[in-house]
Amino acid sequence: MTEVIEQVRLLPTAAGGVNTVAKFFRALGDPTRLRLLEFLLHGEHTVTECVRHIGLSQGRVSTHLACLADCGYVEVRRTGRNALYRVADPRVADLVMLAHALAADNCAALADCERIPPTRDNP
Amino acid sequence: MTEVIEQVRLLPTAAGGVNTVAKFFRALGDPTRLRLLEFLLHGEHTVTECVRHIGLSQGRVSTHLACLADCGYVEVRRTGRNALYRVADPRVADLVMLAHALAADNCAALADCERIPPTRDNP
DNA sequence: GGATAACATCCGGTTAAGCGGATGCTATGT
DNA sequence: ACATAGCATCCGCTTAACCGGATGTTATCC
Repeated sequence: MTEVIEQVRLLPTAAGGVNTVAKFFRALGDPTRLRLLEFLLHGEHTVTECVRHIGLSQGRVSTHLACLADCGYVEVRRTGRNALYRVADPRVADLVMLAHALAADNCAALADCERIPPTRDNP
Repeated sequence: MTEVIEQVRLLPTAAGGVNTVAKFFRALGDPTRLRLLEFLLHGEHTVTECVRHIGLSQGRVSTHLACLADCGYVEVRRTGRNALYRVADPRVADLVMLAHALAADNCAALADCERIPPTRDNP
């Protein structure tokens, strides 16, 4: 606990690292990618299986998986003409679970916070 | 560990919850908001202090703080004409630290994954 | 009570990020 | 060798999301 506080003191002076971590978070900020990642938390899957599960175009799903791989959430294993994706680090599950817990506790009624873009038709 | 795996089995059937959690992640996917949150991890601050630290317009910073509050990351405490923001839950620090650790280990050289939008000028 | 300070919200404009569908590439199977 | 299956990348388009600057709103100070 106090250990975390101590680590926090080392955070923001990194400066440039903030953009990296923001990109890291943003990768999970898209519902499609988050669904993909949670699907892969159950086990290894091919792109085609992911396409069936998600229901979007194959090209999109492939790009999303590549993005998750670039960010280090998942890793690929080529076998013949198949690409098998799986979660790369057990801590990814912790991250997702922690977010679920926090979102459940805090957002609750605020499930749809339309804050940032008050796009003119939102009173 | 196996406990996490067990919890993961309860995740995706929630369906609608995915959009909520994605929004939750997306809130930290913006560098400005992430910098704000990390600034507040050090302690309570007024909007004006945040503006000075971030260097953007007051209106923007105020909106970003409201967004973080809506998502449950921070909470407000009004005192006179000041609005004092602080982190709402100690687990927020855990989430941020965990993301930093994962981003540091995995992304490394891939600090800038320009995957999703290959916006025509990126070879 | 008028002036100022501190926040919050609104408006218009710009860039980023999502999508489908077309195209290319490599590895099986006949 | 040809056909096909499985992925990856590219193109144009549409909407969401960020920004600054202007405009309320409320509370302190003189």
